[in-house]
Amino acid sequence: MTTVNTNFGDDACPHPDVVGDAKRDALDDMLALGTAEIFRVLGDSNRVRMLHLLSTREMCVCDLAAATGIEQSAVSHNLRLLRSARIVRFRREGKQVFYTLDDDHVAGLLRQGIDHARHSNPREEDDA
Amino acid sequence: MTTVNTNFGDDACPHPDVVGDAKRDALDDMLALGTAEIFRVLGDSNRVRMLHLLSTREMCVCDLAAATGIEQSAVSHNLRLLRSARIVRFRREGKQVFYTLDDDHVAGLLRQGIDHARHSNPREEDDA
DNA sequence: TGAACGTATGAATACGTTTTCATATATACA
DNA sequence: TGTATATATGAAAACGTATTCATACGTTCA
Repeated sequence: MTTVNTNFGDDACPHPDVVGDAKRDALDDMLALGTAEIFRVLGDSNRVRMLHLLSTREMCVCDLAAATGIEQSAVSHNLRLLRSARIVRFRREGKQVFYTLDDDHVAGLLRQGIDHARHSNPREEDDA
Repeated sequence: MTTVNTNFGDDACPHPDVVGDAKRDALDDMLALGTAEIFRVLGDSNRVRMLHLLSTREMCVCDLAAATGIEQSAVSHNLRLLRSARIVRFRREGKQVFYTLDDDHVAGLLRQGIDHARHSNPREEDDA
């Protein structure tokens, strides 16, 4: 039989060299997961709005809710996520808890993301 | 009666000045959505791995699948998402379609995201 | 034209996330 | 201690996303 497989070993696809190089350069799995994780945290418009505010001022939970129009409960849930990703700091003062964005790296990412959105074509996904 | 509401108008929360400032500085809704959108696209480890490879070389779909171990169909679906977000370019050559990361802004974001993941505490979220 | 290959896509399933509601916890103060 | 206020949280509901399977489409070549 020997069907017309003139070339490469088991690689069905025609570029074993590219595949080889790529495998060598590939991101470590844990690193890819960690990278996706930080982006996933930033990938929600409510969190973007909250973090944008928290990047330039300290705010308590109810101020955040009032300023953004997001329900207090949702704000709290989102802050918990941000806390567990270690990108906000918080301190209690009496009944209130004040939060700030506490990761310069993330602040930079956020700025760049906003900048990207600002300068990118508003028709972002209607030609799927 | 007049319950103990010694202070501010309708703002239940104690910092109307902060809330006012924050409202003024708040991100426009469309901008927040667009920002979250780009992060959401980057917030998946398979797409991170694909984009990392595509940021330094051109690859066809089946090479991508072979190099990453992601199913061809899943690769294709993800590429469609990346295409609709306009962050990859593609060209057909015969039966094959070659893709590249085609947005320096996004390449920068990706690099920063990877960098963040690399230098950040591996225990990212077990103290929720 | 038909077979083979590479890629794309609809639909179903499985899974994860966000929001809301109700309520718990923490603090302050009378 | 009891009440009011600020925040947190579990659980359900609502919603979105990823993966897989089957198959369609587009291209090449015999």
